[in-house]
Amino acid sequence: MSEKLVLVDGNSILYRAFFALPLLNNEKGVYTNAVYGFTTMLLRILEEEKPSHLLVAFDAGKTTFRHKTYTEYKGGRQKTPSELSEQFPLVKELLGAFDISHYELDQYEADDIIGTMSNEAKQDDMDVKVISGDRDLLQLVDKGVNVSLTKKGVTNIENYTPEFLEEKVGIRPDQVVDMKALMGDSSDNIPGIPGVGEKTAVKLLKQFGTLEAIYENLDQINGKKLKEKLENHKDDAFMSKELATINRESPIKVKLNDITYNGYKPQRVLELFKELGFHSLLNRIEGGDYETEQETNSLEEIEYRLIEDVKSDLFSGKDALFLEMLEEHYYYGTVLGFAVVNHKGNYFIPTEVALNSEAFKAWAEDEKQEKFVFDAKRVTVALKRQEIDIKGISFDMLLASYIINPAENHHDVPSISQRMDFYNLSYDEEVYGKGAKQKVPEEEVMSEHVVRKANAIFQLKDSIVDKLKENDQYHLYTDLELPLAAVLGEMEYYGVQVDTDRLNEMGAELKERLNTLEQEIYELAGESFNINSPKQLGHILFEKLELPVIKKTKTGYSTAADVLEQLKDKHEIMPKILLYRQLGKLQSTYIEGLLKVVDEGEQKIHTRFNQALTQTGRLSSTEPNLQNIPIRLEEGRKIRQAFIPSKEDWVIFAGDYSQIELRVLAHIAGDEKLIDAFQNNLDIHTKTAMDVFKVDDDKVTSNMRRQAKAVNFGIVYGISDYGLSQSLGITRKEAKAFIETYFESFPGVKAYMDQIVKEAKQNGYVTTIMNRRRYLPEITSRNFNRRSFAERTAMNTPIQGSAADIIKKAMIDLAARLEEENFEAKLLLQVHDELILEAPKHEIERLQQTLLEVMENTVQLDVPLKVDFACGDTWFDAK
DNA sequence: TGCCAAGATG
DNA sequence: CGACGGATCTTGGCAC
Repeated sequence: MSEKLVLVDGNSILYRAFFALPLLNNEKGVYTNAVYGFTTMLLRILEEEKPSHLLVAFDAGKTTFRHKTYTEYKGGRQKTPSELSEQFPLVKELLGAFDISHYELDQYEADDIIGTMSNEAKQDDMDVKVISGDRDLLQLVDKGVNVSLTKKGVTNIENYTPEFLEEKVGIRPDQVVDMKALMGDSSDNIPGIPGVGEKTAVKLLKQFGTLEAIYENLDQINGKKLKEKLENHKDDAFMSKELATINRESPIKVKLNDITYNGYKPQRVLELFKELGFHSLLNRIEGGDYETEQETNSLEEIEYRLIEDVKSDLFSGKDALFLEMLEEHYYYGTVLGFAVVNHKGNYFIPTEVALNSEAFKAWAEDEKQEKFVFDAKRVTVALKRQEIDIKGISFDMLLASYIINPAENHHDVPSISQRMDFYNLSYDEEVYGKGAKQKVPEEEVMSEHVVRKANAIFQLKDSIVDKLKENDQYHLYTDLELPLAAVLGEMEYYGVQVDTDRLNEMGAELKERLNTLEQEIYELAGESFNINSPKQLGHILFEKLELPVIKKTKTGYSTAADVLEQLKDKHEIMPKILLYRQLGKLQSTYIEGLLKVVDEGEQKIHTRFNQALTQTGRLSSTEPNLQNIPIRLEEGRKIRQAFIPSKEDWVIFAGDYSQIELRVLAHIAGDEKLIDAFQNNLDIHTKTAMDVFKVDDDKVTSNMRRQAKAVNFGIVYGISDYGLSQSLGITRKEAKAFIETYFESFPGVKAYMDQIVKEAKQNGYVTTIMNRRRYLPEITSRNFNRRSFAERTAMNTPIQGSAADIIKKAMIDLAARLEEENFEAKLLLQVHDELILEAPKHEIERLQQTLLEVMENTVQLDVPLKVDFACGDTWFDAK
């Protein structure tokens, strides 16, 4: 069996990983993104290469023998960021756990160690593979020596053999150093010949072979300038060559025998992974699953009583309650049981016991008895289904966790607990399995797990509340999100009536039109194919019909609507495809999709609002998403005809905030012109156009208004100049100029944008008017993309988030008013800036008044809030 | 099962 | 120098 040596350029891979991955940190706040990237790369090598010998080489210290040649070597390089340098010890720890050797040598770089080892191995006829992100290493490529360079990220690599190098770059491995001598390398501060880039270098080397040969034949060079430059920088070129050449005879002390690789002990690796928080990598380690089960069994014991008959003295007035249900959809799911934990003890109450108990119901409905739960809305809706109207929920671990940091991806009891340094429980996945394998284990295992979750809530409640208070977010939590959960729960439980006949009717009509279109498209294409497959469609359009390729995706031709739109006049088939797409979307997502989730009995849809997901504080809606029902195109808008009142002589009611985000912007930026515009109730897009184009209002063309609208849209949604250029079909430069003119016109907005970015850099987060927070660790990133994104987020989140705060408060206020004033009207949906209700006709006038009053006055800003209102027989008609 | 491209909304 | 694409949800296709 042939032996294989893998040599890893440790520094290079770590740098790559650090800049490729977002700044992750584990629960102790230690940055781990580079180590994480390094680990995924390492696992991949072990799996794919199965090396018999393995060494990771690192650079040593600041100076190398190259500095004697050139003191400026690697000069001007930015200092390694501390977020990265603190990860080096972790990597060495990681290598220790994997039993992998690493090596560094004073005065030498990782390259030299790798070059030397690779030479030795070559003499022993071993296969060698070098892993790095540094193109210099390509000089080592040879028969039996492959060099893999990271392309994008860390695990995406490109493998160079001598043939591939020739094909890709056009040079032999031994010419790599000559090339660098000519081109130089700004990152290593190697001068090279100014003005010579890759193309010229390759051309020269193809012609002459080596740097030396080039200088021997200078007279043959065509191009006076080039020749001059070569002559003037001869010394630089030769010095550069020397610097770029890897030393293949470094005085290293390791021998091949020292770096044989015999695998690792899973136990050690698993332990370290857990410590680092690499949970997603656990299952890639042999025995990873087994180990996690082990952990389940090794939890500290917990005692609890199985309740067979609920007595009211079980409760204490301050009880943690956990309702267990595996299904995501709590409106339809099965309740597996309840756990109650209080200062008296821990209890598990089986579903039937609880639901058949008067004492349980009485306790649940008693507002004075405080309950600490996880996901108040889930509990509320699931119990409503059982005719229990739970009251007195004073703590919701889910909402609290979301408020503390919406960026956390895992807001479940075990994850939250872990972040609070509380470990005495397992993950749901460990107890129930996941995916198709998910199942309910034996009763005792399940009940103990549920008790542990209630216990975690009970134990952690106080410190979580402290944390909220510390961040001045207790009001947001207790006066906004918690009461909102009850309002949303009521809305979800109540549901929206759907006219399924209407949907079926539309579906039948669509089906026919789609069939006809399909046939026509096949006819024009000359063959039948799957129009829904971008791959097949791309083949037909761009290969068979030879239409011009406008945009590509990673996997092939782009067939997105904006691309097809540009080809509309190029071929008869295009309008048909566009229409097919449009109607197909309506059919699959809105007709079929909605019909699938209509409750058979009552013909209602019960969407679920996710209250703890978005980074800005907005809600989202699932199964189905009722926040993206079509409206822009007439054809799609008709879907709304299927949303109807649930009772006769009732109507659908809609109230929407007009320009709430821009009003919020005017308020928080304190921009006088913007405030003035809203106080005078001007058309804001026209007003923007007037200011940006410097014309009177009667001179604003519809095109100017359209462009101004796009700029306003951009401000609200935080898009970049690139984004604006895309939406307006102009160049990035023009878009940038646009934005600048906008800022000149609204200096208050400009000042706010500058100030909020500064604030974000200082604090590490931004806040909304109700003190919702969003952390922006990447605001100090050295990566342009990351930093820019964070900056736009800093500007945008207070705007969008404050608007979200406002409508949430309006919902709570409105629900209270409806109840106090004995309205029959019911809230149905929230779509970011509008509220949808249903109401009996006789309430219309009174409701209109109340709705406007509540929505417009729920907060007082420096500009008025304006609400538009409409009602009709269906959602479609409420326009 | 999981990812991608596409398209719907504010 | 230029880099750079708002969020969330659902669908169908397709590779694994």
